[in-house]
Amino acid sequence: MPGPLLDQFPALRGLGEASLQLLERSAKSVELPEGAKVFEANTPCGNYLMLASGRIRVQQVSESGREIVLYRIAGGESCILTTACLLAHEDYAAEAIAETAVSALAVPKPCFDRLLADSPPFRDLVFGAYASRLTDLMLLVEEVAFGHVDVRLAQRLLHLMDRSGIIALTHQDLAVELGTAREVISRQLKEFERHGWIRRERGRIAVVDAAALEALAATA
Amino acid sequence: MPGPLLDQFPALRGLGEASLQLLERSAKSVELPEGAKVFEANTPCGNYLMLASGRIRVQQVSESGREIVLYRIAGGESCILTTACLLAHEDYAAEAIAETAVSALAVPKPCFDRLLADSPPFRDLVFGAYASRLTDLMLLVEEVAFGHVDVRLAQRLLHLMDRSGIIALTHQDLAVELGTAREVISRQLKEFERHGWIRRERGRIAVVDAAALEALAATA
DNA sequence: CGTCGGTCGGTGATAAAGTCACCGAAAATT
DNA sequence: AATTTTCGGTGACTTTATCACCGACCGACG
Repeated sequence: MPGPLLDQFPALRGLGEASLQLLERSAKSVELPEGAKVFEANTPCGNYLMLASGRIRVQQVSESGREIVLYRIAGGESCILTTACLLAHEDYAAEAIAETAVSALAVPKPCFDRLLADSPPFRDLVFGAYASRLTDLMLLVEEVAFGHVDVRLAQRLLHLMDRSGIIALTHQDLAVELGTAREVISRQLKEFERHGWIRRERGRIAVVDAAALEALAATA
Repeated sequence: MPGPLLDQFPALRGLGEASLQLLERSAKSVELPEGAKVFEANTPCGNYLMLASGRIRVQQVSESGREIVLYRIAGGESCILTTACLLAHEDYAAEAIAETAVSALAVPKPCFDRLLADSPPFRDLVFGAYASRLTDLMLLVEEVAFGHVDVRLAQRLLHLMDRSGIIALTHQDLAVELGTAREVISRQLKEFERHGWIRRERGRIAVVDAAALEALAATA
C-alpha cells in the first residue's frame, strides 16, 4: 500500500486538491519483484507509469541479440517509455527491467490526459521527464560514437560500485552496460588490474584505486 | 508572410477557434536562410518552434570536434529541442542547422503553456514530436553501437540521393552523417565503386546500382 | 594567364575495438 | 560425485579509428 502521494512524488507538490484526488482515485498501485520485465519489446502499453521506489533499467536489444543500457529510472521519476509508445503508435525494440523490487503508480490514459489538461505542475513533471531522457540519449549517442572503451568503462565502474567499492556484475553485464563485447571488457579489466586499480573475482569486481579510475574517467 | 495556419500545419486541424486565434496573434513568423544556425550549442532558447517549410538538421558536436547527425525535422513538424532545453534547464551540446531556407512559427512560452493546457490536439502534436525523437534516438544508439559502416553508409546514400541518384556531399559530410571518420568513408566508397554501385566525383556521388545498395542496406 | 591558398580526397602505418572459435575453471544442479 | 551451466581467458583475425602526409582540383586574384 503506498503512503500519501506527496511523500512518494515530491514533484507533485502544488498539484491542487482536485487533481490529487483524481490521481488517488484512478491510479493503481503496482508492485513488481526484482528482475521483472516492466515493458517488453513490441508490447503495447496503456498506462503512464510513475515510479515510487526502486530502479528500472531500460535497454535496447538488437536483432543480433546484442544489448545496450539506454538509461535508468529511479524513485520519483516517471517512465515515459510507455506513453511515448502510446503516442507515437510505434513499437519499440526496447525493454525495461526492474533492477530492484519496484513500487509504482499506473495512471490510466484518460486520467493521464485529464491531469495533463488541468494541472500545470503535472505537465512540467511529464515534460521534464521527456526532456531528461532526450538529453540522456543525445549524450549517449555521443559517447557510443566517439568515446573510448577504457574511459567509458572506468566511468561506469565508478558509477556502479557500492560504498565498499564492489561491483557485483559479470563481464557480460558490463558489456551490456557499454554496448560492447564481453571479450573487450575482459581484456580491459585485466589491464585495469595490471595497473592495480581493481581486483577481479568471479562475478564481481573490487575497485581498489578509485582515484586512478577517476583520473582515467575524466579523460574526455 | 505565412498562409493560413491550417494549411501549414494540418496537424492543428481540430484545434478550436480560440486556440487558433491565440496562436495567430501571439506566434511570430520566422524566416531563416539556408545554412543558418537555428540553435547553437549552449545557447538558451525561449520559444517553441514549429516548422512550416524547409528542413532542419540537428547534430551533436563532441569536445574533440567530431560530429554526428542526430535527426532531421521537416515541414509540419515541431522542434522540441528548444522546449526540451527550456524544461530540462540543461544546456545542450547539440546544434541545429537550416539545411534549406526555413520558415517557422515561434511560439512564446506563455502562449505555448496556454495551448498545452487548453488544446488536446496541440498536446498530441507536441507529445507526438517528443515521442518520435525519442524513438529516433533509441534506434540511432542501436545503429551506432551495433551497426556496420558499409551497411549504414549504403542506407544513408539511398536516403540522401535525389531523384537522379546524385548525392552532393563531400566525404567529410557523409562522415558526419554516420559519426565516423572521413578516411573510413573514402575507403568504403572506393569499395562501392569497385563493385560498380556508385561513381565518385569531386564533391558528389552518383548512385549507379541502387538495387545492389538496397541489398546491402537490408543486411541487418 | 599563372600562382596561391584552401578544400577535397587518397594512402600507408599503426592502434583500438569487435568477431570468432575454443578452452578450462568455478559454480550450480542432479 | 557426476554433469551441466555459467563465467572468464585467449589467440587469430577483421573491421574501424587515428595519424601523418600527399597530390589534385578549385576559386580568387594579381
